[in-house]
Amino acid sequence: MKKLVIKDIKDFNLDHIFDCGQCFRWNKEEDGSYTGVAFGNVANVNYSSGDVIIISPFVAESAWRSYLDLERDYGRIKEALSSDNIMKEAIAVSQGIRILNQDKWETLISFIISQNNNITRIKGCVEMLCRSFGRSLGKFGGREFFDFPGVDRLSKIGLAELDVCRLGYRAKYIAETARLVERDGGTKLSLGGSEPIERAREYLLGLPGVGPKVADCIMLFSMNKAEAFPIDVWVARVMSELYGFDEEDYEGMQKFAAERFAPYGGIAQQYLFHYIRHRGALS
DNA sequence: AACCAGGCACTTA
DNA sequence: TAAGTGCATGGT
Repeated sequence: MKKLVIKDIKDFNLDHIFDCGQCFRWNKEEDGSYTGVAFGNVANVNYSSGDVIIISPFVAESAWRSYLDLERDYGRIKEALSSDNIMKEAIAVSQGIRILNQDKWETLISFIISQNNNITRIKGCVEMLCRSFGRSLGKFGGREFFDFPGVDRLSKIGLAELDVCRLGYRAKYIAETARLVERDGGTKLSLGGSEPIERAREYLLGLPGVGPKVADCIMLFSMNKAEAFPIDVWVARVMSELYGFDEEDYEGMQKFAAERFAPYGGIAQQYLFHYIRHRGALS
């Protein structure tokens, strides 16, 4: 097991990063650190007096810098967004959020599972997918970890086999989407990061189980599209409470976010999401 | 026992 | 194009 220390990192809070709904495979340890799996490697991440400490068999610094989005200057982004007083308050309780740069395929499938579902159950479903169909990554801290199953594997799995994951009606979306992605060898999906947002969205919306909200999540969390502004029931709620929108006026919120928060709508959205989900709680 | 969860697809008008 | 409705599952 190796150890990587990345020094002098500001705007970094473990709970805000791993517990703000962007990822489903990181879990908190008793010491406050988080253990999870990213790009096929199990790892434990901790943060102490400005140092990000990663314990993993894989400790390539550039890869972890990229995954944890350490190259982005969140101080500057927060400052830009703080011209809005309401946003300023949301940022105050969510200050250490960073948008992880996650795997596109894993993010696609995970957010298909997320629809009309709750975070606890989503995590359970994803875990079962990995445990049932992903390759073992061996033991880490006495527990066995599994990789997220690849396109090749999931595209060949039948609906009956998926039953163990308790995906409900989403199982058929996943089976069909897997087959569609497999058909072009994942080319279009991997292209998403370098394409303009409209083209990436257009492709994603063509996949079964992917609508506007899920597409925005995939683009924000895995395709480096910081302007994507996913609106779910929570964001609708917080936009209604803080900015006075009708809770069903998704179009109005979308437009407002594009103007007010550009070009960091997605990051603003994460501050709002975290704010509404954790208000009243200590953080 | 209804209602809800990081919505979407399908049907109707 | 818009508006309404069903949907698997598990928790409250």
